[in-house]
Amino acid sequence: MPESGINGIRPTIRMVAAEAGVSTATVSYVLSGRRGDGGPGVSDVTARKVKDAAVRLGYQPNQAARAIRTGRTNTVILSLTMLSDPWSLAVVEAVQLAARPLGITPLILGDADWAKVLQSHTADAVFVDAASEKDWETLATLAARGHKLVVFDESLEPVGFDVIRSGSRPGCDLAVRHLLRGHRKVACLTAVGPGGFAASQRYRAYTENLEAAGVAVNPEYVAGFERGTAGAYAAATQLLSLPEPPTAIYATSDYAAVSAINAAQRLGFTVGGDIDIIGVGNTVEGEQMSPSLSSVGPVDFFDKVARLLLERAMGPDAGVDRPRVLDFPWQLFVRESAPLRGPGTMN
Amino acid sequence: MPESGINGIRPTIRMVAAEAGVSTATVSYVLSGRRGDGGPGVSDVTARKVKDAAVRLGYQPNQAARAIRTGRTNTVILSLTMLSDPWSLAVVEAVQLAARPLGITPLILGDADWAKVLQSHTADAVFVDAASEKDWETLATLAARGHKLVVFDESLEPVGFDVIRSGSRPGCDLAVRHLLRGHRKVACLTAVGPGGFAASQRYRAYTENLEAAGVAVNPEYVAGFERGTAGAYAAATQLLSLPEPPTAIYATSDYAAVSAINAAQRLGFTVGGDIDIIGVGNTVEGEQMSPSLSSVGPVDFFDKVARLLLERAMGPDAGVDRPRVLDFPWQLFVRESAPLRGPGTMN
DNA sequence: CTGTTAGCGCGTTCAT
DNA sequence: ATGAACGCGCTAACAG
Repeated sequence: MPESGINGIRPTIRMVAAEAGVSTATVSYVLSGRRGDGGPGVSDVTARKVKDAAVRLGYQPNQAARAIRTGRTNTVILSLTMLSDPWSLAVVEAVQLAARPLGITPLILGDADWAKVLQSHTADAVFVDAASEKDWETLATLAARGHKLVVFDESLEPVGFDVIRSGSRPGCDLAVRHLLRGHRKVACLTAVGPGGFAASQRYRAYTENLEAAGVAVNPEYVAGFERGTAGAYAAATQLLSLPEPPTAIYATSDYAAVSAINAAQRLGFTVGGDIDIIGVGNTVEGEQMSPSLSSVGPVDFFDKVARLLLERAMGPDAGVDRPRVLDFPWQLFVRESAPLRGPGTMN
Repeated sequence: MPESGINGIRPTIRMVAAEAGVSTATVSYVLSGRRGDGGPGVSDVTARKVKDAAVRLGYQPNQAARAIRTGRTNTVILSLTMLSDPWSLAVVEAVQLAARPLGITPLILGDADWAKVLQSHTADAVFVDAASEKDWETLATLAARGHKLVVFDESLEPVGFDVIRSGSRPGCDLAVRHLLRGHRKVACLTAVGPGGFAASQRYRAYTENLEAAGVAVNPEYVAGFERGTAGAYAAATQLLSLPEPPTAIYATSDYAAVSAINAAQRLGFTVGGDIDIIGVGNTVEGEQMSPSLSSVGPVDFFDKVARLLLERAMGPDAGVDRPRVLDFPWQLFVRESAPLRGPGTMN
């Protein structure tokens, strides 16, 4: 007999049945609120007895046992690689808000090993950010196994799982062109992953729009950084300390832009005056800071993500029949850090 | 038959047994690596057959079913109220690092409803931050039910669960006294909870040490704020915009201190020169920023927390027999934002 | 209409 | 190396 401690301590449905003087079936029907619907009716008197007994013993159904029968865990998993990113926190918040009234608990998986965890652990639906091409097969396999996945990726093709695309590329175009209206000395501040940043769509929006506008890309104005906020701050400082500093900075994420604003202010620049800074993602943090951050981002993104995830979680247990692709139109949010400028205002 | 989809799709131990031509018991022994130890011996040939079959079918044991028998989920839960706080992220990181080699998955609970979730969901151990007096009974009940809890709280008494105390008070004393060596115009920047901040030990370290040093507490120098980083930034800005601004700021958390540094720099102050700023918590973020943040904090905190949590998770299933109290000595970390000063340097 | 019996669905584990 | 029981909660089918 394993864990006699728990056994001796945690009340089971059988104990409740004994305490109430009824069968376990009756207890199950009463406590899962399913009497009348499909199952047999239970008199109010009996229901009372059962509920009282349950309270007296402090009974709570064992979710693991329930899951084995029903296939539901009342749980969704959020696999988030950059927990510190405001973007991740926004996802968490939106999902929590939507999940609570449904009795569903969002659990966050902090590292990126969703592939391993999902092999054995089970949730009613799973949100995966930062998937990439190479994960395609893994995702397809998991989906075929009955996992309901909602994957955030710009280019993945859905196969038994849903894909959410932020459509960031046109949005980034908006951001760069916004700066190009009034500037020619436009710098780019971007995070470098393991594979460099040349391939990133967010970076290419920079080079391609500059070229399209007849502005040569100055290598000195391209600042890649690693290691989060600190790195972004350092890279921005370096940009602004150039003999001929840029008059505008296109940051490929809001958090990089925030760091750039801090760096600029520290160096005595007036953001939105001497220097314009724009971000990507349109996070609340950027919106609330001072000066408020101009940015581009999808509209109503997080709520819709949460809605889709929970719809899947509550939906039929059979695999996702018609996988969906959610594509978000991006919009330019002009705020203080990079106001609207006429052509030739600065250069 | 519920969820025929999953049933039809996800291979079970019985399918593996059939495929390998052995019994489910044998499969179980082989795949859980328990042959020889307690379980019966299984020949290498059979073991091979089983493993091959498992791979062929892509079998993965169902954790829910396993949990129902063994009482273990190979999971720990981290209940963290302030997900955006660097402190929380440090906890996550330390636990992830320690858990991975043990085959344990840390799951993060983002909102504060651990009480509800733990009623039904089960984990091998649970870390709870931001508990308070009023949670004492809930915690004790959960512990009595067999939950293994590690609770972070300054004053809670352990009853069947472990308590981690950061012993922040003496640390805060160090911080305030550090500033008082060279300053008399010392301000306090602190978050206000629902119950105000007067009761907070971190705040009282401010008032009491000022009084002890014969410095009157100037109400104008006490800045409470709400709503995270943005609020801290605003409150710090207000402090520094006073007709007679303070020459030093004691922030009751590192993230407030970071905001204060940003605000000060924006206003043209030289941090560590015109104005000294010290934080509480000694986070990596503060250490890595520029100027580096002076702070006070416990030594080796996160690793030890992770160690205790996982020790409990791996430990016997019977409730925690001898609950432990982990008390961390705090230390002063003098860095650039508030260097060591002799008496009377500034006032 | 009310309640129970019996058996399901897992992986684990003890006798055989 | 195995059959069968076990732990849990759920639920179809049956009995009163």
